[in-house]
Amino acid sequence: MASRETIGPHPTRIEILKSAAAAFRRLGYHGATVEQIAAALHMKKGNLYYYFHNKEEILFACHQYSLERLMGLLHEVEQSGLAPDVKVRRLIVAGVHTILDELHGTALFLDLEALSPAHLKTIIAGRDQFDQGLRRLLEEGVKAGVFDRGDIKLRSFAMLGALNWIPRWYDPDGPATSQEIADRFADYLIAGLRVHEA
Amino acid sequence: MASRETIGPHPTRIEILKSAAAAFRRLGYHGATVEQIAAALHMKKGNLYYYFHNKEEILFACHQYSLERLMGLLHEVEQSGLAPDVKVRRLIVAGVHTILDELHGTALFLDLEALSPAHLKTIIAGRDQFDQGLRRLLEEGVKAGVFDRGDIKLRSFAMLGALNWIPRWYDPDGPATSQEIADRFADYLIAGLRVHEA
DNA sequence: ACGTTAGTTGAACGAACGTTCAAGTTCAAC
DNA sequence: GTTGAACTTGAACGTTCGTTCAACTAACGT
Repeated sequence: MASRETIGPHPTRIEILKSAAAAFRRLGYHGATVEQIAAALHMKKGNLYYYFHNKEEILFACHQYSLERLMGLLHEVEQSGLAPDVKVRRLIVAGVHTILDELHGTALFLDLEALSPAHLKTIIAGRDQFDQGLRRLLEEGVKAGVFDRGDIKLRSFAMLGALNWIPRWYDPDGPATSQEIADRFADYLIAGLRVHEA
Repeated sequence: MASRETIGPHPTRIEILKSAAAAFRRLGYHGATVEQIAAALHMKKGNLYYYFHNKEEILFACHQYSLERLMGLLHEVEQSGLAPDVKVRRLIVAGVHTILDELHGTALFLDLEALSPAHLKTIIAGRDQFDQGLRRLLEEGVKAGVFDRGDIKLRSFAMLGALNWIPRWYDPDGPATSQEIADRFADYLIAGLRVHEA
């Protein structure tokens, strides 16, 4: 007796999240309609309410999914025992791939302001955890002498901004593959961190 | 006989644009209502239609204003005759100040997808011009031997991403002033461009 | 064959919002 | 004081969209 409860997340739920994420990214939360999200899956809009209580819950689930994936990457890197600069490179490269290839650019772009206060609090907290994880890596690099001293917070914001902005210009059919973007971004963002000869 | 035509843009139009920009930034284009934009100015929503044909025209005007300001900075820098790395620093510092202090974080964040096809084309074209201006500065630096060879396009996207993301985390009452952000961002983003000893 | 459960549908609702407009107000010029 | 243009208002309209729900179908164990 394998019930839905024991067997894990409902496959249809995930399909809905994918469709919603794509719609939200293209049109924004308010710009995308429940009907569009459903139509992309050959469903009727009423049907989505069998799987979610309301539109906002769908948005929240999208946010959570993205955050979970990125936090997973962070923990992998943190426990890898690699050198600090290699850790940061791994995180950037894996992060770009996750955002572009798996989340299709929907990572952290979704409207926050449309979330309910409780959900917003949860997502902000998760985002802060990721930020602070990145900062720990940078501090590690500073202590190891490979990264320059300086405001870690602002540099981490700059790095996250560069990454989060990628979906705004990325074209899957364009000249740059996600692999190239990942590598060149890692090159550039890490080069700015390194100690430069006085 | 100073008519509205000869005296320049209507002051009320500008007030509306400011209010709209603030609302769009907080809530997104679809999330912000015409009534809210008007209420912030102690106006009734119907009144806005005396100054603009519709909501989309307001969004377009916001985009245009931001673009004009940033293009102005670009041209100033381009004609300054300074060294390439100093030019880039000037552009970053002035850009951060413009985005935070003058545009109040509304620069390039506004929804593009809500624009009409014709307006969208105009804004995209303007944005491309800015991108290409930045790339010209980078190429100049490469030719002068102060910037590292490498993919200029991707590095310019990384820089613009870092800058455009600032409004997402900036808190006017927070610890970092716009001056500090401008300086530290310039430090970091330019450090990653410089040639590093082989 | 029957019953149960899971999933789907179409129609309807109520609220919110962009837009219109005729009527109203203000005020400077004559 | 009258006129007329600039500007404002409140109410109304038409649409769209999120949400609900009772009825319907499909699949499957017994």
